[in-house]
Amino acid sequence: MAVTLREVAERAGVSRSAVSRTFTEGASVSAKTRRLVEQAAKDLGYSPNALASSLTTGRTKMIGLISNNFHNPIFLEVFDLFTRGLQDRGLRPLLVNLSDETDPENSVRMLRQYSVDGVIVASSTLPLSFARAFRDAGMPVVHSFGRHAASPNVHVVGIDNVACGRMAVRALIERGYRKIAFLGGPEEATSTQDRFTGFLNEVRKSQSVEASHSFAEAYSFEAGRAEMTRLLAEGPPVEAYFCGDDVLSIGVMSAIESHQLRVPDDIGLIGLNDMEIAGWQNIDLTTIHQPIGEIIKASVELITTMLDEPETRPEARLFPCRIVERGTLKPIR
Amino acid sequence: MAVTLREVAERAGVSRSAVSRTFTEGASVSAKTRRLVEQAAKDLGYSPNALASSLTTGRTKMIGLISNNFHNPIFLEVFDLFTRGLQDRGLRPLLVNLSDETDPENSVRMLRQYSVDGVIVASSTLPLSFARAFRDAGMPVVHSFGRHAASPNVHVVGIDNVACGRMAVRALIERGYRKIAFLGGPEEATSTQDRFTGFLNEVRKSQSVEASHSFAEAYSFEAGRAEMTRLLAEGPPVEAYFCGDDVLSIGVMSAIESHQLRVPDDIGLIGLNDMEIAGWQNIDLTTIHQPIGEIIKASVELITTMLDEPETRPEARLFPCRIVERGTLKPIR
DNA sequence: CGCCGTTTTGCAACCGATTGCAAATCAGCC
DNA sequence: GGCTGATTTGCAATCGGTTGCAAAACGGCG
Repeated sequence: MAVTLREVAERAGVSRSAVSRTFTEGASVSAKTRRLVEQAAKDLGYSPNALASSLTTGRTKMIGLISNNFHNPIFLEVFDLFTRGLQDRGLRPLLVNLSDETDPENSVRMLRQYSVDGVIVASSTLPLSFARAFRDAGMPVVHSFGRHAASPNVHVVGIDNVACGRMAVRALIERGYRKIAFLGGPEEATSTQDRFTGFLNEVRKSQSVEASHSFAEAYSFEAGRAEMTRLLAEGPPVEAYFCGDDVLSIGVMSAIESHQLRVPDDIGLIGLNDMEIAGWQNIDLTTIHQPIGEIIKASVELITTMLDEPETRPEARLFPCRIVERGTLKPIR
Repeated sequence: MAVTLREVAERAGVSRSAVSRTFTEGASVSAKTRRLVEQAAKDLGYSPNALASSLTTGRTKMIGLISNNFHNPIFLEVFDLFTRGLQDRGLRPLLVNLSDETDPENSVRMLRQYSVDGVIVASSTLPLSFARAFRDAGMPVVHSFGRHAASPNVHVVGIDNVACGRMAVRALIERGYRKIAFLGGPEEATSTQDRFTGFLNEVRKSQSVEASHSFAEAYSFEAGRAEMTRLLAEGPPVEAYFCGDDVLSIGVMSAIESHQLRVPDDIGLIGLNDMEIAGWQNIDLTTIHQPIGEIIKASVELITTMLDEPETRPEARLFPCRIVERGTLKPIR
């Protein structure tokens, strides 16, 4: 079915090496043979088999794109940007869905079998053991949306979740809220833990603030709604909630409204992510913007440099977040 | 870095063929050598290189997963289900983002280079020329969410959009609406065209109904909001709108609310897809449910059977849709 | 024209596997 | 133990490319 190197060589009347060389950057071919080969290749509709060449070159130009996050709408944008970013550099994403995988070894084996050149782990909820396992298997790894660490063992790109936690508290205080709460995502997610840490740090700085906290079971609408419903049943709500994520916030918002209370008049709400939906006029969620475009740009950049220099020492690139003022908090006094 | 067949063979004290055979289903190996090989493989942490073997077997077990739809939240679920479905059958999705690609030839070349075993085109807006180009290049193709045709030239899995158009009109009539409109997605999308066809068919059946139509520029919130804003500026709205898609509907809904009108009291709204967000209590969109789980299951099934019998004749599998009653239409009288 | 230094070329080995074929081994039976 | 037929094994070719190396061709110069 497919046209091979050999056929092109025969038609062009040159050796197979000559053909191979015309298709490899910077190889030594005369203008004449190049012309000959290109003509023959065009006639036959030839394009080199990337996998066959990977055998000798050791590069497949495939990158494992790994995630377990197929429910948060923001990840659609993440996949969009990643696939484009990789494609623009001639790389191909091999998508791996780790939603119900618990053993890193399985994934390692699979990625080995397909000899990907590198791995991007795009998740804030996947255990660190995955990224580490890939690195230990000798693959270049970038963990996007991962946890910041003083001396990370793989490249990490993301935001400073602790700083975000602090930022949220300051935003609430500035707007006059004094009884506030952290309503986080799953307690075992590092992003939740870090945001909570920042939240607590900042709360402790001011005596006048009264803080409480709880956790939803997932970063999802239903989990947010369920948790807020539970809180409302338990007793009177606080003045404002910092939610672990936008989609969680919207679930919380819906629980509040179902309870005949109003946002922001009765309860203030601030989310995190600034996903597209947060800006929809009928949602209009005040939130902390996470610069996913930059995060992904940096991730792709890091993975490509690692392809050339696999031994670069792991670094953490964190991008600043900012508050996006919308309609779920009262204005600054 | 990676362990190869040869090393395992040496350690086990057998030939390379023996090793290869222990890892291929149904090959002839004695229990003794199998034990030997398996032990050696385990010691060395060997797993066969899928790409190398693809050279001789002609199968990579990679499937091109192709889409240009990275903005509609429903596609996150689509990717989730596809990746799982493929993984469960030992296939690997190579994700291709065609968002700003217009020439099928580029994609064909790329998929050829990576010798994917088959291609799933997951899009309702991609021109038919893409699926056809892949087929002409000799790859098994399934077009999911594609257009129904009497004699399709590739497998098509999806819904009957014409029937959906009719269903929407009947739903509106049943609920007492008489002045209705179709507010479609991009006019060049086959899904839009078919839904509109169905809409018109059904409208023509009853004299008492007065219908109009217009098209948004994309299946997106902003496009829906913009189009509805334009309509409201132009003159009085009709009683109810059938929107081409849920996210479009939500944009429309927000425009209506921004105009101090209420849904469903002033204007009725019915969408299509039944994406998760449509069920959120603060959206609560009445819509036509598209069974994407079944569509994807059938798509994966079709592509796997095509791997064994590439010559099966193209068929169209269409799944029935149903109306999901929520809060944006008045109840049946 | 002959010499010398560069470029270009083809040969052949190799990347990591699979597989047809013939030789070797095994099991069963007399 | 020797014969026969069935299993198992290894050899070697192959899949579609790349690449080091030596030979061939080229270009410039005296």
